[in-house]
Amino acid sequence: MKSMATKRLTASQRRAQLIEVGRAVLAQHGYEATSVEEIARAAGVSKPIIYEHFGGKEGLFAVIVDREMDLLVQRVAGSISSGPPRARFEAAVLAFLGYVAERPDGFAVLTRDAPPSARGSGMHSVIADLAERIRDIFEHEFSRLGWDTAVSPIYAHALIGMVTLTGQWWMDNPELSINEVARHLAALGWMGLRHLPEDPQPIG
Amino acid sequence: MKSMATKRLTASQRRAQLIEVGRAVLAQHGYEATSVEEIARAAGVSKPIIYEHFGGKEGLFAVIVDREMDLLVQRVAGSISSGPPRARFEAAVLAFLGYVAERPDGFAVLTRDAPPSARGSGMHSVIADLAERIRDIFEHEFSRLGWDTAVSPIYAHALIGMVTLTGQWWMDNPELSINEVARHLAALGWMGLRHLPEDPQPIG
DNA sequence: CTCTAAAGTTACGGATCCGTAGGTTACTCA
DNA sequence: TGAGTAACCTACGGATCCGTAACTTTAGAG
Repeated sequence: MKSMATKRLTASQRRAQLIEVGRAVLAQHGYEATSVEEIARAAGVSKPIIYEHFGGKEGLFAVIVDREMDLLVQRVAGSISSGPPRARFEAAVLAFLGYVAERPDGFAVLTRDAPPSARGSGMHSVIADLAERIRDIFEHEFSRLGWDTAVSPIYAHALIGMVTLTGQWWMDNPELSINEVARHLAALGWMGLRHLPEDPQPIG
Repeated sequence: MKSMATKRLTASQRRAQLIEVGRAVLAQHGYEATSVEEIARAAGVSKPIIYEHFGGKEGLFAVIVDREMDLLVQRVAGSISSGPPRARFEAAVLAFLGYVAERPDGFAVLTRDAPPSARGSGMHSVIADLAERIRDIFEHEFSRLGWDTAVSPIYAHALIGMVTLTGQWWMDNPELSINEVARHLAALGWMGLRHLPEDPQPIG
């Protein structure tokens, strides 16, 4: 497994390969527990190459996270853009889970811990991004209904957490199809929202 | 802030203090990014003391995680134990968020990454534990209704993810009271479950 | 006051890791 | 074929961290 005499690659080819390999390694061990040399070894290359292309560990990580964030956000944003409300909702859930299914390593990287410096990186930023979009939708809808808009972030985060954790679970238990899981999640979320009382009663 | 000539403590007192201090430090920096010396310094003590009491970094971490897991599980399990279904559901949500509010450091430690060795530690294990209990409830209920029980883990994880991520968000945005957040989450989850169709339709 | 056991400290070995300096190999084009 | 450039490697400095060995200080019992 020592990487048998790999051919010499173009700068951009090597760069692309390092992103692929880096994503896989980082998905498995996380940022802190992954050494630059480990990624280099997995790519059949020596350490300084990574410094040449990305400036260091954080640089490579940043590029990987950025690409995955874009993929996920684009996907969800695209699917949520048109149609009647319920269809948009269901499409968004399916888009999110589709990303999880097709890019498990990317999802794992986004989910795991980010480097200490970049507190804005990693999943936190994706969540913040998605949460903001979804909160906007809720705010609009809530104000249309004359409800309190201060609680809209609750629902935004609740729905994202729902899909995210179920996605993580599905990665370890992929017995059911993504479509089926999405149907159930969409039904749960949609019905919950649809029958929401204007002002939930205190517990007692 | 160099720890002014702290008095000498009893073994058990020191042990208890190290657990407290360790939890705070680990909550802030995470397992990998925290050094034993950092915890020792924060406790006004030298490094070998930690090795004497816990055998090392993993030992201390294990004790902290174990205690927090117990606290959270006990709390949720206790609140879910009796009453009519909806009250049990709401009580469980409130119990979870109550833990988050009262033990933010503990929640942060459970949420963050675990040491590479102990894959069964950290939040994963808490989630697995809670998910199993909740899945059992759903399985029972679904089979009573004659529904497919294979999908019950979806709902278990969806609800846990909902509460967990909203809890994380609330820690950074505690403008609303825990009770209010719990009311909304409980309403969303309950209404979603209550009006769930037997077999969610395909998206289209 | 003294003696002892518990509590705590300094100092270090061994390992790992990041990042870089400086040299080497292999393509390419004239 | 030969030179120049782009790709790549070996080797190392500096820093950090884990865990331990050997030593020192404090508190309390007799």
